[in-house]
Amino acid sequence: MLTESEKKTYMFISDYIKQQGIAPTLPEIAAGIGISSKGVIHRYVQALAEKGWITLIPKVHRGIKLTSKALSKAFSLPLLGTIAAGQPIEAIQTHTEIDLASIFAGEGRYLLRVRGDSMIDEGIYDGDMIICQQTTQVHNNDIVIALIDKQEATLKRLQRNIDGTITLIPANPSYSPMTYPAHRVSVQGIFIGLLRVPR
Amino acid sequence: MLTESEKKTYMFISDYIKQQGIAPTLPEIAAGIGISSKGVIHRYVQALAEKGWITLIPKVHRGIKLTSKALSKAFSLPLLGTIAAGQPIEAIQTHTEIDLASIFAGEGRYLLRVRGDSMIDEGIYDGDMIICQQTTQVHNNDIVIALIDKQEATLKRLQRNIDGTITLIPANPSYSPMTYPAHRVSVQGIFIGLLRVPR
DNA sequence: ATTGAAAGTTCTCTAAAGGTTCTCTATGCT
DNA sequence: AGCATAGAGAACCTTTAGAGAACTTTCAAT
Repeated sequence: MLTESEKKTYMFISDYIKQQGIAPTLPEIAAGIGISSKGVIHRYVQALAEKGWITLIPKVHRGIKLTSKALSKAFSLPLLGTIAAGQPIEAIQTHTEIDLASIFAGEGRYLLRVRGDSMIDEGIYDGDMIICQQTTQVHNNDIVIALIDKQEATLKRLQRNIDGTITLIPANPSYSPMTYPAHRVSVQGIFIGLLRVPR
Repeated sequence: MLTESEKKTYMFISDYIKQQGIAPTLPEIAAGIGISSKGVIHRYVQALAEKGWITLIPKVHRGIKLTSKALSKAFSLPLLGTIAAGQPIEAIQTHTEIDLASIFAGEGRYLLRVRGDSMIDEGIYDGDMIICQQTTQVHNNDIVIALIDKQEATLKRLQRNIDGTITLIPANPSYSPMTYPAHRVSVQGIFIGLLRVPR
């Protein structure tokens, strides 16, 4: 756990290295975060090293290296790279964190478990959970949770037609698109993402 | 059980951490729940720690951490029901909370972006992110991230054969299973789940 | 190879802010 | 009355933040 100043110090060092390709000196860090004493910076840098965020090469000017540990928010996971069959894992050059809070947190987010296979061509399988956002603002071609006649709920791609009707399009050739007058269809939410955790 | 004020305190702390990624100070909590005395907050925070909702690092500023039990409460989404994507059926009202922390949190969890379509019959599509667990303990028939000859990484279902060899089975009829001697295959991690967030 | 400016290291000091420990008061409940 | 819950606030200790002096070391220009 970093203090406010330690975090500022770390972020400055990290940015500096990213831009310049070389670590900053203590006075540079000091100037960068608005401090006049390099002694103070030395203390912060030592603390960062002790906490494992950077490694120091003692006595060497600009002897700061970043460790793999990245600044992560409370709920995030590292995206380490891309895997493609038959190729080495292609490490992502800039270490990326996926902020899970931005995907899952928020008013009106909820999950639904999917039954059936009508969206199978979108890769939405029986048993999957879909992340939904409660909203009335729907764009054409969004995947929506639609309530038909305030009775039947269904997951389909929504298409507004010129004549005011709405067509719900499944992603499975075995099923046919269905067209309804707008007043019979009410959108409960839109599809944000998919979460599948087998077992 | 928590008293009214303890509950308010806890909820403020939990929200604060979720948003800021760092714990609040006692005066901040006090202001947040409309109290002027930090001494009072200290009492509540101690109580929460004793009851196991948070852990405290003594004397450290902002030294409050949510316990894993609390974390899973804070980081969960309601599973509102089941939506049938085939024949339109009504959405169910079984109210369950899905604990996202148990899916995503933990040592050695990371994400990989998938390229290619070799697992398409498992519903793992190009561009999806897979949640992985770094481990060496692999069960037969797990989906694994395997490294072949310490070079090629690939996502396949793993099958141990009686003769000691290992077969990696794709989920796409266009690709064939491949059998290797065990020493050529090293497992980098196992497939925990799938996360897809379009756009 | 020398050398001096810049960088790193080690201190001591100060102040502000956060955490800790009290005591005191009030209110509602049994 | 006795107890649990709530709150105010004073007093005190510790951490965090910062300044800056004094010293040693590195490194690059001469």
